[in-house]
Amino acid sequence: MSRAARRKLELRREIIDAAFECFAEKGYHATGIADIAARLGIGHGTFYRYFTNKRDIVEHVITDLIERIIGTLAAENAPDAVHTLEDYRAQTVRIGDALAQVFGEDPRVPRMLLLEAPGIDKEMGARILEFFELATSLTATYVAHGVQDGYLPDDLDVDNTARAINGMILGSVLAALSDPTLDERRLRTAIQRVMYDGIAGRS
Amino acid sequence: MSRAARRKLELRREIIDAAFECFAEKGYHATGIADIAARLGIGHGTFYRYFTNKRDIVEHVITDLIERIIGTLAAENAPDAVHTLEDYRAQTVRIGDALAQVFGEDPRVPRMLLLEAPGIDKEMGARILEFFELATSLTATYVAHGVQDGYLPDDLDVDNTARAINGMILGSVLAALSDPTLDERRLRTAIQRVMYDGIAGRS
Amino acid sequence: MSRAARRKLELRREIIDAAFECFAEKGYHATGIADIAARLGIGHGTFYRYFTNKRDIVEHVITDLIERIIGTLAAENAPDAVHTLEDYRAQTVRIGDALAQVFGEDPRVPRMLLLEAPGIDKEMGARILEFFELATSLTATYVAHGVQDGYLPDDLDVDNTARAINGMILGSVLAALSDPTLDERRLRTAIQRVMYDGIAGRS
Amino acid sequence: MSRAARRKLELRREIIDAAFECFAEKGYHATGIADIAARLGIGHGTFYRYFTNKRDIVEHVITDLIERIIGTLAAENAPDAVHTLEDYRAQTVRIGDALAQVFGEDPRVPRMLLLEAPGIDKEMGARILEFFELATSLTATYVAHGVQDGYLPDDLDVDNTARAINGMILGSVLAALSDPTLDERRLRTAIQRVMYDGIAGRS
DNA sequence: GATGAATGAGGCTTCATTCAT
DNA sequence: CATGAATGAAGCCTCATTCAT
Repeated sequence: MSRAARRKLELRREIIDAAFECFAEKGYHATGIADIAARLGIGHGTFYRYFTNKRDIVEHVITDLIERIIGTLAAENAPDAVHTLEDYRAQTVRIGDALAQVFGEDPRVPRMLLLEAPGIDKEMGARILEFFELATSLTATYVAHGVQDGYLPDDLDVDNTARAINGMILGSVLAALSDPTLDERRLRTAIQRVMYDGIAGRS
Repeated sequence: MSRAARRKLELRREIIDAAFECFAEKGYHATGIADIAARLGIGHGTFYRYFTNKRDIVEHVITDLIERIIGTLAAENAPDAVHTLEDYRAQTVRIGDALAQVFGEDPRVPRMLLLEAPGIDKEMGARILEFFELATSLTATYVAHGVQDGYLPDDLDVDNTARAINGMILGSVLAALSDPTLDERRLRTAIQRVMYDGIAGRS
Repeated sequence: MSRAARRKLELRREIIDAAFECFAEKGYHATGIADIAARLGIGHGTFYRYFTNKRDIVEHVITDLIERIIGTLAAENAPDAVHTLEDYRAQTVRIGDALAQVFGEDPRVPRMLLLEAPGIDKEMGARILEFFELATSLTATYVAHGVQDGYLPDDLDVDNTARAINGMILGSVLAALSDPTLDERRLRTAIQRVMYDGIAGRS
Repeated sequence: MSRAARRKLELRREIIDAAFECFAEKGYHATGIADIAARLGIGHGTFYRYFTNKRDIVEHVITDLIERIIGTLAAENAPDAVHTLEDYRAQTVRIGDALAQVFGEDPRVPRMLLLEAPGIDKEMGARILEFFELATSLTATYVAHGVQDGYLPDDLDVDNTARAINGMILGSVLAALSDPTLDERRLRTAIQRVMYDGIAGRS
């Protein structure tokens, strides 16, 4: 790959990042192409050499975020890597840590994904919902494996249980967004207790 | 109250409703004051006799929705009305039914509240997060009462458990939004099973 | 005249006065019909029962002001009442006093006439210029009489001298508007000295 | 300076000129940004690349006019260049000629400055009054110098005499505006006669 | 006769996008 | 290739005026 081509890719990357920052900080509609270009010190005409549209760039921003999150989840874990409830629980903790990493490190990530993106337009709203569904089906894979492997009850409603679990995760992300001083570790612990013992059971 | 004053209040109500419909269907930014006025067959100047702003009307739309939801929850239930786990569980079902009613009856309600509103601007985003917090603290009241009354374990992390529960509710609302054909009853059942038995229990 | 008819005339008068106050204080374009009505505590629909137009009312306001000024000048003086330079000079002082009265008593009068009115539209600008011309021709009558009676030199350029005199009056009104603390008496004295001795002559 | 930068300055200049023409011909309030742009054959969006506001452009138009006038006056004359009444009188004539040049060449200049500008808003009204004061203090400098040099009487009320003189100038400008066919030379002669002999002198 | 609710023309301003340099 | 000047569609909002009550 030529030097020029590499530079081009690099700038493309920088534009996506700058756009993400602008959108997350000022909101999609309040951000102008000029703002994004200004943040990089490039002319705003240049922007259009890399992206066709304002809509185009936000698409890439979101795609990027989603891929990064899915990647994080897929990286360290696999549904079929565990075979006992004990191991599963440990895996749950690891996944929770990974998610906390992604969402907690930079609050602009959940802000963009959960607050800004859904309202951009119908299509983007649908994409975010699809992302939730994807996450749910990912979770469902784990649950289904547990049922199949026998360490989870076989009358468990796999999909809906996955929805419940993902809801708790979503809730924790939003709670952290509401209150940045929140003790996330305790929240994660509480979620896991609900997951494994229900609210009424002994810890 | 004079006839004119009544008519005025009525039109005000109609504008709020029309605005809600427009915002939920086309999105806040894609909706013009003219769209709202056209839906009612009134001049767009008339709109400004009732609301000062586009921002003003969406504020009222959201306030209205939130009040309706809070009202629904407050209407039928009370944290201190139950004294056994069995009763609590029944109460949970009732609250779940009420919520399903509010959110399920008209999908534009959750769409507006969860997808459109947060991205309108920073302030509105904050309002929605506050609404989540309010819902959480409402749930926490129930959980706390259970702990105090002894039918829930006294080492339960009340606030965070409430966050987990509310997350599951939020997740179910979003799931219903994603897939309108979803069997919500089964989802609610699954959530309650997680709540009371955890994912691993009651095999 | 019936009681109702009298009341009607009275309200008409009040509307003109209120309009004058609004226009002079906020400016013609910044004043709404609603402002005028509000100042009187009447409905703004009522306004249109007395005047056909926003333009109509300002026409009346200006006409009123001009008539008042012309009236003041005409009241106490007459060109042919004096026959010596000494008497003429005294008459000049009286006229100056009368003008100072009209313009000085309420600064909104010159503000309306000199600052607001000319910019309302072409026609009103023309009216104000005509008013200046009228004032000039009035002054010219005095000067002409002085020439005819022999107490002013017969090679005096009557019209242009009248223009010069009126210019000084106009200047003094504007000076007073600029600086309300200005000692107008001294200014009037200075003007009369220029009038009678020129700037180089002995006082 | 690059070619583009020069073109930019040029267009800026053209916009100011076009705005001046529009404001002077149709009036400030009756002129839309679209009118100004149309006169130049540019898009109205372009206007906003050069000026932030309708208010902004009129500010520049007025500043321009005032600076041009002040410049003209300052260019050819100096208070301390003369030392006899005779010379002073000649200087007066020169200044009068210069003013006649500025105001007489294009009647839109006095129309804009005296009729349109004062009514734009309070602030602009104040600016015009300040301009009169500035002109007065300029005149006062000349008069004061005459007193100091001894060719004008030392009991002359310098400031107020300057006001009187400026009033005559203002009056002559307005007279020329009223009646374009007016013989300005005769008017100027009449003003100078008043200035140096008073109305009664030199019979 | 008085009222004020309704109206919509009209004007300002923004900003995504294009394109000549 | 990068730039930023130019553009005009689009949308918000005001307010003079009308007219039914």
